[in-house]
Formats: sequence, structure tokens, C-alpha cells
Amino acid sequence: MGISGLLPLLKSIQVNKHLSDFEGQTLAVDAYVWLHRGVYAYAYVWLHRGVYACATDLATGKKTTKYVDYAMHRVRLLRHHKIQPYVVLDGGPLPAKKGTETERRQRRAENLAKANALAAQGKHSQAREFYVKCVDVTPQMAYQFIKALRTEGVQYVVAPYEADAQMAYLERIGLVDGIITEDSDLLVFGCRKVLFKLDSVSSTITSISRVDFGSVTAAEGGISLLGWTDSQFRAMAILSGCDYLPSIPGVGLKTAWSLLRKHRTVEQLVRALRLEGKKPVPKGYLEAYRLAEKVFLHQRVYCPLEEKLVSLTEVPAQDVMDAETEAYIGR
DNA sequence: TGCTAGTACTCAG
DNA sequence: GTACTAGCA
Repeated sequence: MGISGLLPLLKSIQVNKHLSDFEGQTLAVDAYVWLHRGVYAYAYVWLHRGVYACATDLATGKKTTKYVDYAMHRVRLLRHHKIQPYVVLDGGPLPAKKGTETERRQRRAENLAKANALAAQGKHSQAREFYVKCVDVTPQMAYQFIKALRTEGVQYVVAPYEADAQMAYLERIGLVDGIITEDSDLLVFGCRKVLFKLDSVSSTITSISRVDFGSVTAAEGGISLLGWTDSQFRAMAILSGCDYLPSIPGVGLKTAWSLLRKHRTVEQLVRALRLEGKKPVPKGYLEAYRLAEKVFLHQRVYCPLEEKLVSLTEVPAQDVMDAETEAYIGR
């Protein structure tokens, strides 16, 4: 779910750009977004055409590779504007995210069961609603996409775990100039240039740059990020709730922002909240916070230069990493 | 005022 | 994954 409410909060530094502005650059592409949209779109269209047969196959997109056309169309669009795409695919599930994953899988299975039941009763329009809710990108679909990428000589990499961390690494070591995604998490991973909402009709895209964070103003009830370090920004995001750690109940982005301004460090902040007793800080929160922070900092990624697994950012020598932590961030 | 949880959406000749 | 918003403390 990314960081809820982060993009609206950064509205004032969002810049609309044309793809031609990126001519000559290499941009990492979050493959999952394009595949999911492709699958969803075509599942949606078929269901509205009344193609209910083989509903399971429909939901998983097995019988077609139309979704690849959608993704490849966008790959070609980038190339048309002389942008070199560097497609990044998700790898295995990260232990830190296992809870979210199983929850989602379960919901999809429930929706599929509901859809099948409704379809059996002849209630097709109601069934459609639930079929659409169980579309998912399978590894088989990703493989179909990879085959198309190979055919057209497009650079790609499969991340050992999450594409987010992999893309952040590619940008950090200078293999790409920016990242195309729909996920606000990339900003928390410390990316410098993140591009959202690619519109293939107008060839436009919304850009958010790390260097502009200082221009985020406190006007109109917003927050000011002037002077905020990457570390502080990351703390705010994690405190507000992220994929690796739910928030302290009642704490969103703005509350996290003002709490951090007041207490400076997360340790002091948590201590203060527990003393006040107004918000229920879960037991072991601080430890869980440290783990979540490590996932954003040191998640395992693949280095195409060294051809081996490395940490997104180097783990400081004094930072002892026990086996449990290692398992959490990927090994 | 800000957080939560719900709904609607993802295509495109 | 996102955006939007009614309802709540």
C-alpha cells in the first residue's frame, strides 16, 4: 500500500513533464505496475463482453498474453522518445512482507469463490465485480513479459526480493537516471528522481525529485520538509505506517511529522508517547521499527556490475546483524 | 483537524 | 498500488 497520503502531501513539488524531457536517459521501470494494469484492463474488458467461461483462467490471465502487449506498448513508447527502459521485476516474497502477502492471497481466493458461486447462479453482473477483484500477476505472466523483452533487446533484471529496493539500488549506483513507478515507497527508499502516472496518450509523466523536498512548505495545513534529512523523512514515513510496520493507532503522516519535530528521535518520541499514555504504543514497537528501517536501508538486491547479491546500502561495521534480521531483509 | 476504512479505479480505435 | 471521501474522536 505504499505510504498512505504521501503523494498528496508532496503535491507542491510534483512537476508535469513530457517524455521527450528524458531523451538519452535510462529509466528503471516497475514491471509489476504495467503487467497488473494490462491484466486488469483485459480481464475487465472480457468480463464486460460476457466472456465468463474458464473464469479461473480469466482471473489469472492464463489463456492470453494480451497483458504483454500493454506492457510492451509502453516499453516502445519510451524507446520512441529515445529513453532506454531498464525493466525491474519482483522476485521472491520478502519475510518482512509475508503478512501482507498471505492476507492478499486469501482475499483473492475468497473473491474468486464468491465470483464462481454467483456465476453458477447466473448472476453474471455480480460475479464480474468479484472476478475483477482477484486478478493477479503470476510468475508465468512475468515470464511471458521477459520473453518479449528479450526478443526486443530490452534490458531487464529480476530482483531477488522487491523491485522497489532493486530500482533504488540501480539509481544509487548510477545505472539508471530515474524510476518509473506508481509506488510512493520509492521515495522512502531514498530515490532521487521518481516518475509517477505515465500517460501513454499524452506521453506525459509526473516527476518528484528528492532535491525539491526542501521546497515542501507548511502552507495550507501542510508540512515543511526544509532541512529534513533522508533519515528523518524515512522515520516519518515508517511511523505513519508502511508495508513493513503498521502505524501506532492514530498516527498518520502529519502526526508523525509534528511528533518528530518535537521529540527529534524515534526513541524519545516513543518514550514520550508511552508516558502520556494517550496513544497505545504496541509492545515491542521500537524493535519492530528498527527492523522496518533496516528493510528500507539494507534490503538485499542484485548488483548487475558485480553479478552478486548485495545490500541496498552498506551495513555499518558496528551494526551487528543477527540471523533473524538477516532473514527479515533477505539473504 | 487528521486518521480510518470504505468505494472506485487501472484499458483506450 | 492509487485517489477520493464520509464519519469519527
